[in-house]
Amino acid sequence: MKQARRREVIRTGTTVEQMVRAIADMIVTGALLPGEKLDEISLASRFEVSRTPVREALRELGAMGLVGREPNRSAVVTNVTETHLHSMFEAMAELEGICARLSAERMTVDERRALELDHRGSMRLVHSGAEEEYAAHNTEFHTRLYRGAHNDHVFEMVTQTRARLAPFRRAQFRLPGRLAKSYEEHDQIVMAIMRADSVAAGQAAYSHVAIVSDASAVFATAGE
Amino acid sequence: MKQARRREVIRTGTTVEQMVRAIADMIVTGALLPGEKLDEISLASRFEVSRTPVREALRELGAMGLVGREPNRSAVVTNVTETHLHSMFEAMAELEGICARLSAERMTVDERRALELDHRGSMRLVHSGAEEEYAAHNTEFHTRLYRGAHNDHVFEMVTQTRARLAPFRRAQFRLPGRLAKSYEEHDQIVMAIMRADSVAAGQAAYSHVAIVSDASAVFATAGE
DNA sequence: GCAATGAAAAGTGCATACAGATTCATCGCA
DNA sequence: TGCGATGAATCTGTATGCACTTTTCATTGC
Repeated sequence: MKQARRREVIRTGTTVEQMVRAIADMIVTGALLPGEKLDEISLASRFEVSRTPVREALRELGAMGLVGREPNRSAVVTNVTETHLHSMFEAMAELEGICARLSAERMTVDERRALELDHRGSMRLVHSGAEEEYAAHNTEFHTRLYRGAHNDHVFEMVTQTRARLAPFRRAQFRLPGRLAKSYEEHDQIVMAIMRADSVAAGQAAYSHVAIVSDASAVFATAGE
Repeated sequence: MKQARRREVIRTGTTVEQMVRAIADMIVTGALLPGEKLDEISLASRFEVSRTPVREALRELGAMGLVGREPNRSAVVTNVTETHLHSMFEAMAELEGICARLSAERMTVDERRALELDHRGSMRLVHSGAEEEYAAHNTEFHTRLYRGAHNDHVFEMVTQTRARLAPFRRAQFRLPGRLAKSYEEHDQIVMAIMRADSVAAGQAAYSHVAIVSDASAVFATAGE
């Protein structure tokens, strides 16, 4: 089987998963425009597969909200306008705020310790300017917050939202000085959580995301 | 002449949609137990369809979080335990709080007026004890709050969460005196929104859902 | 010239078929 | 007896085919 250029993402094994990612990327990057029809036959030939996996991918994209579906109609690209993007970042900030607030109230002693340790350890990455590594740490850090809220459904929502925003945030740590800023903001959150100050933790997390949102908006528009 | 037929609500037409609902119901009602394997062939024969629509339904259920999926593995029913259910109600309360808070800040004059009018009108239903009608009004009322937040992504999340909780809330208005209580709570929310008091609106909405959660928990456990 | 009509083209929904992966029981061997 | 290998049974992943629905476009009637 030939998979020449289809490997660009990650080897997720199943064809459908690859297509979901590929099409999702095309939508968020603007390669597919809002309102555009996605007929199964064209997609099938474009990806060199049959219609069956295409249909499953479209159904998943529909569940993700990236395409609209109606019976006996072609799937159409959902309008991921600037305002919608903004609404996702705002929602993300709210969710992060909730997670941080609940984390401040509910994290176990072990979770708090692990969070602080991980956070302190990241200072080294800031100093050495290791963007890639810091990005990985950043993901880990936020995941700890999501877990610390001890609420499965909130975890789901925030994880999914983050996934949908991922394409828009890729380059954020390339901005000069963003690493150090990020560390400082994390510091605010960690300290609030350590002293179980839920209000402060929530607010710190909220503005942390709001700042990232602004930073990413630069790239989103610049990328066009 | 553009006022053609509208069959969106009841007639879901497509087999897959029906199966998604049916299986989702079986999961939340406990007819399918957490961890249970859902092999496509059995489901296909059970619903008297081929495997193709079954697969699409499973994929959608996977996206909804009701079943877990891994490549070359049977789908398994996600653990919708009591604690998970609680987490969904808690998340719902947070989301409603956000919506009410943002509504207090952002609703247009028209939206505020419509909300208040609709709310006042529901008093009649409380007095006559029309449970069914009040339930319909209740849905409308909350939808107004979700819309009033003017945030598409929050709207999506709260709508989806409400949909997933729907099976657990069906009988809530049968509880004696719940109608009047609900009206009172709505009143708190509406008044706060009318005077643009975002904090009060958020808190009122949060506790409103928390109360519904308690009321529904009675039925959830009683139904077993 | 324009709207109504209807038939062909195009597309979706579902069924069936087949290839590859996984599971499980059986057998051989130490 | 215990343990690992092996092959069949079972199931998932994908391709293909057919029926039905929607859309398009040309034709006809006014």
